[in-house]
Amino acid sequence: MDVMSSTRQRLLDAARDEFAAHGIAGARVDTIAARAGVNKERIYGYFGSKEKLFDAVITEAKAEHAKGIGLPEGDLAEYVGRLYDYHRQHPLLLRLLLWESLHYDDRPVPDQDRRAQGYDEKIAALAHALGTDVDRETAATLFTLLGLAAWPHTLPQLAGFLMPGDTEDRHNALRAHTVAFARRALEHHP
Amino acid sequence: MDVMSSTRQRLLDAARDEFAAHGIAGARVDTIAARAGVNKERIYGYFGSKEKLFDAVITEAKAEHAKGIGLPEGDLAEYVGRLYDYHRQHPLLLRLLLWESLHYDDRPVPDQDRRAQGYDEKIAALAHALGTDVDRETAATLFTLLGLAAWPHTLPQLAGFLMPGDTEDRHNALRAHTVAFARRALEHHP
DNA sequence: GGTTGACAACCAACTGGTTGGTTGGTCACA
DNA sequence: TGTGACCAACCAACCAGTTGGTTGTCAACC
Repeated sequence: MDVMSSTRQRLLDAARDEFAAHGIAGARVDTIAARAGVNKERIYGYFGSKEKLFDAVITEAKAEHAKGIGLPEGDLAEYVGRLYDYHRQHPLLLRLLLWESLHYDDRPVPDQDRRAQGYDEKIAALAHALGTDVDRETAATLFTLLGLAAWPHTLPQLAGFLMPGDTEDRHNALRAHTVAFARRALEHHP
Repeated sequence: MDVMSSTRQRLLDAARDEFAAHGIAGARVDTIAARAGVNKERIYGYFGSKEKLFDAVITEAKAEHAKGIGLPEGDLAEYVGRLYDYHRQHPLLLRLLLWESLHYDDRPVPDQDRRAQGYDEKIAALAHALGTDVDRETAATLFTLLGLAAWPHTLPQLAGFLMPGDTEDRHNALRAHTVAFARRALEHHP
């Protein structure tokens, strides 16, 4: 338990766990308040609604994510490996993104502009590393690399089913396979 | 509206839409019954519970999916393209899989054995097309190819954000990019 | 220094609409 | 007459959000 953190931050922490576990519809505001050790009314005082609390959680998680992994530069295949490791060590972020994606479907997510910031920089760095222009093709490449790294954590049951056995072994194998796959595609980039 | 279909089947159809749209926790059994045009009690008579109805929906959707797209043979990059098109034309399946994956987290999904059937065949076909053995590496390759095709439909908002503009154009570009990416990785397979 | 008032953080208790699931019975048909 | 499909009405638990009030803090004022 956090010895000294603000009520607001404890709500955010508790909400992250609850939303990552059960999604927007499945999360219970009473549970969040109880786990934060504060009264439920504080959620509405600080955030306004369950859904706005979710948005605040996502925004925070994405900011941490952007800080946690750097830009795509140098060995791009290893960048994919770093992304893979990040998702392995911080599984909540991807779960939050998936809940959000399913929830908003093809409607734009709130806060889109503010969450944009990091990506221009990433596309530019990737274009530099590839020796290409900053164009749609490079954006598509970035998107695909993000997907390669995230996919094994997106449908882990399917992975566990196609590659039975110990979870740790499977992850090691999948990481190596994913990095090698990305390397082959990137090395022969036109 | 289906002019002649059994009550059970109409419940399954209505449930597929509802679950794909809102997930297990977000779906409403009253809505499902109303859209099927039957009494809610029928859900419990036929399926037993909301969650068992969800399982029935998923099982049916996966069976259709397996039938709808063939085996990975011939041009494997085009197999990825076919998968991409399938997800574009039948977006409900992937949404159902994602809801299920998030719901069961790392617990095994029910019915695992019965849903297994198709995959052995797919791995064997892929091994044959690649000229490799039926081993974990081939399973990992299949898993990655499935992911490449599914990823743009998994986080469509991120795609729309990285590649702004018309949805149709973006899909055409992403499909071509994904197929080309897969081709480069597969052509230089060790 | 002590009193007062304003304000923000917080909480226990409440509310009323919603929800998954059940019950008792009608109807058609064998 | 018995049986299975079906339904209207019901129910108790649940849930997001609200309300009225308590407490602690801090500054203004005498």
